[in-house]
Amino acid sequence: METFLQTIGALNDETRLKLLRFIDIHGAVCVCDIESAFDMIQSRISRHLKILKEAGFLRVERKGRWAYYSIRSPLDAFRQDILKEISYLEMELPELKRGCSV
Amino acid sequence: METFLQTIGALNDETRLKLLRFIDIHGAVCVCDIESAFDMIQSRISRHLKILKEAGFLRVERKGRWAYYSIRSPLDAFRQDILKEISYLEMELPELKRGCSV
DNA sequence: TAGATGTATCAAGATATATTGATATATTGG
DNA sequence: CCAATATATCAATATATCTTGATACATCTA
Repeated sequence: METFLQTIGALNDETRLKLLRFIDIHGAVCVCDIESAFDMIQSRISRHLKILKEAGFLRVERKGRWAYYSIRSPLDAFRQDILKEISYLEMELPELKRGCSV
Repeated sequence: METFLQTIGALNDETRLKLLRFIDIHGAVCVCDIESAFDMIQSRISRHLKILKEAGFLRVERKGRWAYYSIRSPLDAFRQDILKEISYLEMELPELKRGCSV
């Protein structure tokens, strides 16, 4: 019950749906990539990514100073269904621009 | 997007998950049945049922002074998946007691 | 090692959602 | 018609969540 509510709660936000779809499309991206693509401050992005990670949708891999987020794999059937459902949604997504200054 | 968020938002509440599962198990129940089974005031129940109905999970059929709520049929694949997922959850549900005074 | 960069976390205020109690509406039976 | 019953809605309050700006932490590089 608690886990389910956490999963659902993570989806209950337009920003997070866009982030999830963005990462689903582009694969591993770091926070500053998202920061460049979306017009959002970094703390906000970090927070949403954390929520999606703790809800089981994302994994994070640290490489040096970067944190690369991608869709967790393997993903259980229910979360896969959800990702598919999200892929059907009409949403405006920004282009990916690699935003890190290095 | 809006519809999806409405669907997800309807699920983002423990009370509504219990109501949904309760109705899934027992079929058509009226508000006072729920009022008797769950220990909740009527306005609260009405509100939650409305949210579940507007999110596409429930239908309501009026018979005289009663409003019978049941799982909407037909139900699209995604909402069916969700109901199935909810059926796996551990939750404490009250017994059904027909609570209308007539 | 110091400064710069990338990310995470926290506190405060803003916004959204839930709960309650009161009241409105509709239907039935006397 | 009137009173009782069933349900819906509303306003006020309580609670939870989101956003922002500040700051902490870690890593790299000069």
